[in-house]
Amino acid sequence: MRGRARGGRNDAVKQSDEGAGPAAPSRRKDARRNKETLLEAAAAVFVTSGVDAPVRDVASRAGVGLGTLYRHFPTRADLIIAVYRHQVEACAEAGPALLATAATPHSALRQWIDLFVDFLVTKHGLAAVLRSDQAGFGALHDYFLDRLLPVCAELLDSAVTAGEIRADIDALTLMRGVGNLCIGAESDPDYDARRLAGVLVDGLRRPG
Amino acid sequence: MRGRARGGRNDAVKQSDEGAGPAAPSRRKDARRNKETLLEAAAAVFVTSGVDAPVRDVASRAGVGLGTLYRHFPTRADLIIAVYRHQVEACAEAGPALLATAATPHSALRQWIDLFVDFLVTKHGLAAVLRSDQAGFGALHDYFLDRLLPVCAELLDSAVTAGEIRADIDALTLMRGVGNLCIGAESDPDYDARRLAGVLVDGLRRPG
Amino acid sequence: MRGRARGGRNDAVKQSDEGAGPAAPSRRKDARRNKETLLEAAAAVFVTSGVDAPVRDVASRAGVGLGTLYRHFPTRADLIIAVYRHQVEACAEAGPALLATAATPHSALRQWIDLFVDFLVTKHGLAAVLRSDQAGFGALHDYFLDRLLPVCAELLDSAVTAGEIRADIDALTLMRGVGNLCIGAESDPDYDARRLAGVLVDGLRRPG
Amino acid sequence: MRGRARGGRNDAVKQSDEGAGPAAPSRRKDARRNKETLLEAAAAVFVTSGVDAPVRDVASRAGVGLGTLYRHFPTRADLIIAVYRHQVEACAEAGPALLATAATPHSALRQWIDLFVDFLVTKHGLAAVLRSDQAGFGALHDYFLDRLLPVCAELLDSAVTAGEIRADIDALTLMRGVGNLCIGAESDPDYDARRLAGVLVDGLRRPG
DNA sequence: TATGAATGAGTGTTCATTCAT
DNA sequence: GATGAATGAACACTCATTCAT
Repeated sequence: MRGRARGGRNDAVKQSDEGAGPAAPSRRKDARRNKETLLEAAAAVFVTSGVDAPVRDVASRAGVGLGTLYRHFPTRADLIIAVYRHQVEACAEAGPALLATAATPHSALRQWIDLFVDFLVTKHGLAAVLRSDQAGFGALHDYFLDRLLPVCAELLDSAVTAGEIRADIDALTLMRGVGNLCIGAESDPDYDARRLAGVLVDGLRRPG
Repeated sequence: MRGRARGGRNDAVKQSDEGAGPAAPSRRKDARRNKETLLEAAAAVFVTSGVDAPVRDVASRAGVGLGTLYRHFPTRADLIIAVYRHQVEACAEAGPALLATAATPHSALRQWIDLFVDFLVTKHGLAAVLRSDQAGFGALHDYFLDRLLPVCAELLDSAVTAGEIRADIDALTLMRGVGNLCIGAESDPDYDARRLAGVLVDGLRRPG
Repeated sequence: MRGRARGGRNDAVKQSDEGAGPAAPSRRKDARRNKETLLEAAAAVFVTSGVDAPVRDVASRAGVGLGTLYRHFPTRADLIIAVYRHQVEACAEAGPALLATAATPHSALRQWIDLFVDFLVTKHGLAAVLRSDQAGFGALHDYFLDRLLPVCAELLDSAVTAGEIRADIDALTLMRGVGNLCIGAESDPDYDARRLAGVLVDGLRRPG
Repeated sequence: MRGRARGGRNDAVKQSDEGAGPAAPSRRKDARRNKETLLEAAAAVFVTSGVDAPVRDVASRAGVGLGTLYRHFPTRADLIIAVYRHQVEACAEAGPALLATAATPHSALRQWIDLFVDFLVTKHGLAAVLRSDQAGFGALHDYFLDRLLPVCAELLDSAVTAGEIRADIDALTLMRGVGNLCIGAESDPDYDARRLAGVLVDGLRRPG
């Protein structure tokens, strides 16, 4: 982590113009254009250098000024959120769907965790960001939790209710655990985060 | 500012000799004293700021010059190793002991992992250092692996041989997984790394 | 400490554009201003402490931040080049001119070497930088050679062709020799680098 | 150059126990032994890393403490002097001999300069040390001058008296010029310091 | 007398963030 | 609104020199 954050500002992040509601997209065409360019650039840079890449690299790749980047994304977390919003959204939506189609709630949970792992692992360094002590990433942390925690909780609850798994692991702990398991996975082919996550979910099963 | 650090909770770091054999402890009393002071200071700083704390902080807290620190511990990894050597050693030695006393190999593994988790969780930021891509921590990484990997492997093998657990998770993957699970645990009381590690080990059990 | 350096004797460094063509001078007035200030400060510091002076001194004297200096001149060599570009340029252009006006090629060479010596001697420590084994000065070394070597070579060739001088000294050797002769000349009034260089060029004459 | 010298102390260096007179060799056998060991170590280190090598390297190679080195050679210059005293001596003695045997004084001078160049070039970095502005090398500078300058002056004078060469270059200037010509020669096979020095001496010849 | 531990100023370099233009 | 120049704290690391042991 670079973590020289000298003043986090973890605003709410619900009001973006991208997600569900069309919450006031910028009136200026060029501004909207810039935002998209930035998102593409950030995505590219994140692939190459991870989500900890210097912000300047992103601005530079997008061909816009640093100030512009900061205007659109006051925080690195805001940028990461925006870049991965769609995929997070898809992951969130997959929860209920899996619950409806899978053989059992535990199976649904397992498949959903796979999705989650895939998402994290393919995003260089993103997993590390679920760590709570990370300064300046509050917004990102909140966003992840707000969106995915309920989904995970529902899957978990269903499995508990079905008597498939133990009840003493809450969704937050599970998600953070899986998140942690994914750290460093992208850079080491010998480390199989997905399998480990599977083992972890297996471990939730009732002993009996 | 120059006062000798009285060290908040630095137990068990008094003797600085190598693991086996009294490999040439410094002949000079003051040097030995300084090394101890540094170890205490480092332990204290690590508790406060994690193992990534600036080396200067450690030197400063120990009341010695930067050069002195570098003399005794050319690398940050060397410092960390020295600080935690005893505990790592204890953890390593506990492996065979548990194997001998526990009801089953899997039980031994479970208890050993608990030990390992406790060690990592109480050391602010140390867990993160098991990540392989961390530059400049080669010595530390190697030390951990050299010392603990065989222990873990033995426990794992025993459990596999006993038919208790699946065979497709190797010791390195397991250790890295557990290590990852511990990241950030010390700063968040709601995140129960120990329990998660337990779940993970449970997940190793044969499905049947 | 923060006051704008008023620059003791820094003439002729006002325009910072590339050699040929007005290669994109910064659009921002303050940036341009800063670059000039840095050039003046660097020139002043070079006079005082030589071209090996800490970069921090230059930034400090210019009253700008370290980052600003690094932005404009990523390498110390870049800074030196910028400071002396004009004079190097003048020296380079003088070669053909002298060849056209001097009585003989050897005379032209001699006068050109005088120019070269004057340039080096007035720049504290610059001569030492022609040494090839100097790490990190590649850019500077290349610049000098790219610009002045062909000029020297032409003068040399002309004199050889005219039968005035021996042919076994190549331009690079001569330039490095003269460069070396100039080392330390600025700080010792009793050491006459110019005269020595003259003797050297005299020594090139055909024995006959 | 390293040049962090924070307190030069250019004492006289005549009184060493090595040179001509047996000026009070140390009474203690082990001390004498240490001095020799240090000389050998220094010679070896100088070949490898040049005369600017960290003093600690020399002490370490000699297997003695730093303090011992400092006791015997309070200054780096003292060490260099001691290491090369014999060869300097030989060079000094060669002057009159050459004058007696060579065809002409100029020829003697030329041969002597060859000797001098050979000495400097084979000593990694030693040539650079003749520069006058080098802090902390006063003793070395003085020694060289005291011993070799008269020799060079005599050769020069003889040639002047014989009408062979111009009279406006004094011995000091010539020696420093040759010394400078040798800088960097050992590390670049393409740079022929010896030939250049020959050209320089040739250039001293009377124009007529 | 020998040792080598300790000192700490000095240097290059990076980057998040602000704000004048 | 957009730009990107400027800031400067932060950090690791080196080594000449001193002096307690």
